[in-house]
Amino acid sequence: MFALADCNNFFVSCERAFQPVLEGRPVVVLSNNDGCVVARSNEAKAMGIKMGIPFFRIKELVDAGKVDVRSSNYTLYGDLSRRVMNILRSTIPDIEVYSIDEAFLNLEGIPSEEQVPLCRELSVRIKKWTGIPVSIGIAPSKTLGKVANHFAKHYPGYKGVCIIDSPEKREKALSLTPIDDVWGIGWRGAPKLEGLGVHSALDLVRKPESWVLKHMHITGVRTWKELQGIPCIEDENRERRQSICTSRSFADPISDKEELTLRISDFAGICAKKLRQEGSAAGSVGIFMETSRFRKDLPQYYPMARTRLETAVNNTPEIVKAAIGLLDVLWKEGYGFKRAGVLVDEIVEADAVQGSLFDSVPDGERKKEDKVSALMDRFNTNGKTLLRVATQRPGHYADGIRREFCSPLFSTDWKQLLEVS
DNA sequence: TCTGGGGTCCTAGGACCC
DNA sequence: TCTGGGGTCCTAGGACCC
Repeated sequence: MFALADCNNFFVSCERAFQPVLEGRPVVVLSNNDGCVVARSNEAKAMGIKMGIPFFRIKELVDAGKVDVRSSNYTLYGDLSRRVMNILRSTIPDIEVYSIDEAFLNLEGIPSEEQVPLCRELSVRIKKWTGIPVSIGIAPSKTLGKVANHFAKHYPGYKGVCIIDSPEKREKALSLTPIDDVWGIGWRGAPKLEGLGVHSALDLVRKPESWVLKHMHITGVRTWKELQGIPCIEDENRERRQSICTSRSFADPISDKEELTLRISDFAGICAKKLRQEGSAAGSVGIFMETSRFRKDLPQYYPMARTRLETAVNNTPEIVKAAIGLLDVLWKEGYGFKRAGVLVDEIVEADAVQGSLFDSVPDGERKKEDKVSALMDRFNTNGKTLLRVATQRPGHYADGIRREFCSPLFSTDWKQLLEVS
């Protein structure tokens, strides 16, 4: 059996953990640049505020004092996430951290009658120790775990934990689950299935496999099997990620090449740092840039490019250099870029890099770049860029991101905590 | 005026091989 | 005049997740 532990309205709950005044109020948390709504309290959901809507559309409600708002504070959320995961891990060692607010727990070996009491205890402890409310769904597959979690979250009678452990419960739950609520069926797939007469998860399960394969391909068949309690979605957690992407939207569009060079250099530097943090190196570097797709009146341009490195590296100078080289290729005058990013690919273990016979960088030179990067990591802490290559910006990584409603770093910065208290 | 960021997997089609 | 068939690998783009 799997248990899916999912924090309720996670970003909002993190804000509430340190600001009890937000309890019981409609609260939303915004994306970077205060762009759109990425988390809502139950009260905000009840008001009909939709996930992902642009902030300016609900600004009136905020100005009228009907909704409280916070800019996203990922340092705070990351720290609380780590604490929640540690509590889960201390009881169930085999966990797959699926996202910042969710983890699958492998309940293998735990007697069936103990599973619900154990998960209830976990949920109570997490709330008590961190302030974060957590719901847990237990089932024989991850997709059914999602279904069970939904019931745990929305029906108070379950006291935060719901289990699907019999064919009867499974059928009942599936009949009550609209097809667009099924994990793996997105906003494009759902209307298509509705058109084919599939309205609930149970409708889908009752179709023959050949029908599912024809209309939904291999991924649909997996979902179909999972809904029957046959697990076939693999653990995505592995030794190392396959790609790392750093991208941002800009508060104002950038139409100056020098300015975009600074930003691309920053993104490349962050990618390189992430690689070093996990002992990885990348064999390929890519960049992309985008004009504002909401401005139909302006010319659009969404180029991307990628280049292979002679050998996998993780030092900042070489990755920045590759990224800037690509910008030279893609750059065109006359566009205002609203977003850009750097992506590193073909990731391998740094200690096991296969050198290239025709490498144009002498080995000693690369050792120097690696040393420089190690120094940068020592100096550039807490998001500050004190030591940088010449094309990077000085200052703080969050500079130039709009965060009008940001809460303090309650759990990681004692000075800010003192100021508040 | 103002619309996020970071991942994974799958597929179709082209390049290339014999 | 007549011009195959079967593979693999790679890439870009789409769909999905949070």
